Amino acid sequence: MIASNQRKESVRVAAARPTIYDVAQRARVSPATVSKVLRGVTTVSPANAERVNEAVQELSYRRDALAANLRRNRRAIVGLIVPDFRNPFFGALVAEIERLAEEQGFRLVAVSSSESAEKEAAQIEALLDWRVGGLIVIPATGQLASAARLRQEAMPLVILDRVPDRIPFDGVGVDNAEACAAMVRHFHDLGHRRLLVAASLPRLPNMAERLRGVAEAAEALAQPMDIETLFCGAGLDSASRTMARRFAEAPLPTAVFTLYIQGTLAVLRAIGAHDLAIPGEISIAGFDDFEWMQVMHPPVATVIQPVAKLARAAWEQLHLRIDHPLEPLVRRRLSCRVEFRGSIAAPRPAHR
Amino acid sequence: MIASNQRKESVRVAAARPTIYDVAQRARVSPATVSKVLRGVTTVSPANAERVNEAVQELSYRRDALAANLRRNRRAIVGLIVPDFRNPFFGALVAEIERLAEEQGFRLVAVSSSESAEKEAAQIEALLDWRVGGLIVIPATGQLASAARLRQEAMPLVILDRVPDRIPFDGVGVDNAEACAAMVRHFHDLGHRRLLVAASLPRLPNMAERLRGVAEAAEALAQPMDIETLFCGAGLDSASRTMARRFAEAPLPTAVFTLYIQGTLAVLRAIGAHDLAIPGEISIAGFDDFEWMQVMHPPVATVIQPVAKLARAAWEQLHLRIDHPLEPLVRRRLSCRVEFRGSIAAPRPAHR
DNA sequence: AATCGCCTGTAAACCGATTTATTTGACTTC
DNA sequence: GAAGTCAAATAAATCGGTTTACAGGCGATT
Repeated sequence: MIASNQRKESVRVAAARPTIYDVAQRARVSPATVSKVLRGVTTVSPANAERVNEAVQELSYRRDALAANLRRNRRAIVGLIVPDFRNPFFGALVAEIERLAEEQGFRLVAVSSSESAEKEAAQIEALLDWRVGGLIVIPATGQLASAARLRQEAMPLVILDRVPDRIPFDGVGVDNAEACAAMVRHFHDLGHRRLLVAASLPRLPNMAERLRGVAEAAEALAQPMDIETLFCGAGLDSASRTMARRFAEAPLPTAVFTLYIQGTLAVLRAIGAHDLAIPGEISIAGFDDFEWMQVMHPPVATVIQPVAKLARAAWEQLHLRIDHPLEPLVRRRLSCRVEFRGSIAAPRPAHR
Repeated sequence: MIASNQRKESVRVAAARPTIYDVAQRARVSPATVSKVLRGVTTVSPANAERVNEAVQELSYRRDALAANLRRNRRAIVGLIVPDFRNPFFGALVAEIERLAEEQGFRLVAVSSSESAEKEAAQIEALLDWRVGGLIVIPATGQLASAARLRQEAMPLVILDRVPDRIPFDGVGVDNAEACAAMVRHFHDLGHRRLLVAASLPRLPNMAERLRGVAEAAEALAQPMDIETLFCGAGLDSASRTMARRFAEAPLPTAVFTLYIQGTLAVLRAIGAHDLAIPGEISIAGFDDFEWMQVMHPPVATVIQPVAKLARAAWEQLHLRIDHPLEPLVRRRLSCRVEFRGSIAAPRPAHR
């Protein structure tokens, strides 16, 4: 009946998984018909479809997800490259995108670049080897070194969070400039005139945007404000060192706005070391909302990125791009919520 | 020359990736020889190996990782199931295991169970569909519902972190009881006589062990100690509610030992709400080391799990199990470092 | 009744590698 | 010089599905 590819039942061990050939045999149809039923192709008689479904049940057959995609040159896998799994902001993105991808029958393979461009390139190569159907990348640097390679492979790709200005891929991020501007205006309106802004690295697009937002807001303020920008590096160690050095000098700012999590941790450490009162002697605000910020005493004001919406926007854009490779590029910017908490207050008159 | 499986060059588009057939043709050898060279099999003449490597270079050929594993029924993929990507403790485990697996030529597919046994079972089924070569699971509950299914598939599996007592799989975790006992003794020796211990759910094996460590230490103390155990649930919301309820009642403990991160956050929130001084009015200690704990003022004492060592132990055990399915089961317990920080002090005399 | 088109169903090719079984050829040995 | 040995090379089968191309059956149209 079934000539080629036929299994020799004699050598099958009990534990081996059934294949479509087993299902076909049991349902007394051809493997091609089984395949059709499994893929939901309608050109199958109801009677046959029924028998196939029964056989699937009885054998508790499950399709080999990889073999099923072998013949097309793109698999139902999407890759996600994050800079660091230990950052809960990225963790939340991973969790959310995984959920969404799964709903559409895609498997998410999340890998990390460890904030290194070389590792990122290697991960991209590895994912290309797995013939992923698409990629979501939070670039380690502003430039995405493998851009040319990815275009050559015509790989559907969405850049998330750190979206460079000119790059021929879809991008999803937040309105960094707007959020930071709002925070600066708030400091100004409370009477702060000396603000320290801590960024990680100027080459990260989102950092650049946040700094731009700070600068633009500063120019439009009613009263002039002295804004000092400090680049503290990506890691907590370097951020702590840089911040400690700054806090050893006078004059101290009346407020600090840290544009990334390690900066926020570093400034808290420095403030602790100098035994300054928050917000009495110094006000602080951070970026991204972590649970511990709300249990601090006082709670730390921050810019809250809409994580779930970011994840959804990135996934939907990728899904669209996979189905329609030739549509024009899309840039999406979601807006943040700026939450003013107890860590911000008017500066003491003495400090004015 | 090559009869079956031969590509028709005419229909090849430029962007398509080269296959071993392309490499074979260019190197003027058979695809089987190319395969041998790629896998490092030595029964190839140096001259041929050289030509194959050249051809690989010239075509910039990369092997299809999935197709390469198609013929064996286990792929060079290992799955990792974590309860929650947003917890940096799990995030660090993911990052570390990914790195180790990659070194050995395995791809890690990390997925989350969202702390739900049903989701966990579904994820396990999905990973089985991908014919993963092995699994590392941090179970959502104490029981690992799919245990029978996994044994039936003879799936190499290592249980990590939350290791049940009797389960027929390898297990890697920390010495929870010992670490907790040390912390309890420390509280005792400082003079604390009323300790609140906050756990998430009694059914989690690691929680049970931690509680057992607390109880055993308590019995062996020189002076009797009043130990109150509070189950606060897994999420931050439920933990906060339960903790707030407890703090509304007298008498308050002189010290709190929280056995999981959400508990620590919850107790910090409750202490903030009641405006208690740490460690003046109440001492606290937590479990797991997060960066923010050290920048708190005072820094939060905690039990530090050796994350990197845990990851390495789990990976090495899995790798071993993949190669030797029949070796006897292994249980590994790594010891924690108990770090006494500024959040612990002797209780005020009035509270004694 | 013959022709046409449509709908089902299936054999066989295919995806890109690995693996088995066989062939080839160089080199010994008698 | 024939037979035997061994290593290297390769044709073909294989993994588990999808897809193509075609065959057969049926009803509608002429």
